[in-house]
Amino acid sequence: MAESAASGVTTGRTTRGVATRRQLVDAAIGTLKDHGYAGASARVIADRAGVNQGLIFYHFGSVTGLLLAALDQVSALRRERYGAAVDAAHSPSELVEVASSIFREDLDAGYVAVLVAMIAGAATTPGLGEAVAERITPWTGFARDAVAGLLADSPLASLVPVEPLGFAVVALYLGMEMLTQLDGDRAPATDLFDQILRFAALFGVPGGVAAIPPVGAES
Amino acid sequence: MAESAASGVTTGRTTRGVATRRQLVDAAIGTLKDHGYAGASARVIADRAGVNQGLIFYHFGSVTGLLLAALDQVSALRRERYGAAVDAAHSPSELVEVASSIFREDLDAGYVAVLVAMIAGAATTPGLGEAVAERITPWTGFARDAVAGLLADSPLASLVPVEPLGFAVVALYLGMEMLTQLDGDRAPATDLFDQILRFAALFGVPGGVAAIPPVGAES
DNA sequence: GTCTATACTTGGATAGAC
DNA sequence: GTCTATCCAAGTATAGAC
Repeated sequence: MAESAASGVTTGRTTRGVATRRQLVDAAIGTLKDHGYAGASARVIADRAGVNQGLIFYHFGSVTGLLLAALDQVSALRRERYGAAVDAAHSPSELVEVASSIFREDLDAGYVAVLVAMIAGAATTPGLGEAVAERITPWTGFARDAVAGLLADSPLASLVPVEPLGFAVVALYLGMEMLTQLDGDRAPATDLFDQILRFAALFGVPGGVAAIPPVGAES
Repeated sequence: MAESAASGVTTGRTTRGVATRRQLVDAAIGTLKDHGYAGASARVIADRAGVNQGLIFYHFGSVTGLLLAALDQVSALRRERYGAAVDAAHSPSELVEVASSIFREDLDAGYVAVLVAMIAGAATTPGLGEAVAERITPWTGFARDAVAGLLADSPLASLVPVEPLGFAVVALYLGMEMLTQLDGDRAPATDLFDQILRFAALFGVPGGVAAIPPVGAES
């Protein structure tokens, strides 16, 4: 064994390498957020992480490899947050309110900016499109399921296919992020959420969605 | 006077320079479409145009200057097309059908891809955000007016503010373009348009929007 | 396994030729 | 006014040190 087996969680890798990888992933997220795909070069990211730029190629094979790792990190973080938030919402109105506050969070932290930058980068870098598409499919599925839960207690449920709605929700969310980031003005997005909230209130039934037993409930 | 005053439309500029500028703008549009913002370098564009890359800086000051000229060109082309199409649509259903076929056109020609690429590039290049934002404002206004025309004969007109809807339409359109371009699969977008079409049919009144006199009509 | 110094390529911009 | 040859900065990637 080598001398640095102190931390048992490093699975054959040294603690120092783990720290470096984490620093690089965090710096990549920050760089994608602040400077977009075209601004996310090995040198800029490594400077931000405070490490030698060659380490990107050692640890991730290429800049693209690191950027995909950053995207994975963001996806995991947000998946957890969105899932908990949707579970906590018990009516269409609450769901929209939760979506609105999460949208603000995403803007502040730049999470969706990372996704948008990677989609844009897919046009430039061969092979990146497929990799990013794989990572987006879960999101359209998530949105579809959230919409399905919303419609479950409505007569619309049997009339409206939810698959296109999941696609629409993700597309709208991405588009709003792009337009908002462009000039930094959140008012249009905020106003739109307000209107959607008014619309969602029409769906409100006493007790809300929570009153409806979920499909396959066990109690 | 110089010797090359043959063509009167060149306003002090030589016909050769005009041709070069046109070639560069066309090549910039094609490059943005095929390779995105990060792939739109002076050399790549100039090669595509078949001219020396230094000419970009002479004629447009910088790569960014050329890309903005390309965006202006695309905006002008599409403005004409969209305007004519919306004028020709006489019912909500027709409007959605027209939007659907225009969306396909945009995908084929890469017009919206240019816009998406420039918005993405705004995150990278200082000052570009404002310039692109200026060029997008007309589109949200256009979408807002189209939606207003759609609602003009409906009781919803006084209930739903159209400003957020214009924003939503543009955001949704951009998001759909991004997602569709990512994996080249048009089915989700097509399905969504089909659903919107079904929804729009609910708005249909005999005679359609065309039967309603526009605000401030003179006849 | 981890990291640094170095090699080589591509990109933006301009001085000066025509 | 138009264009080309050239300069230097920034980019990716790797050979070899530790």
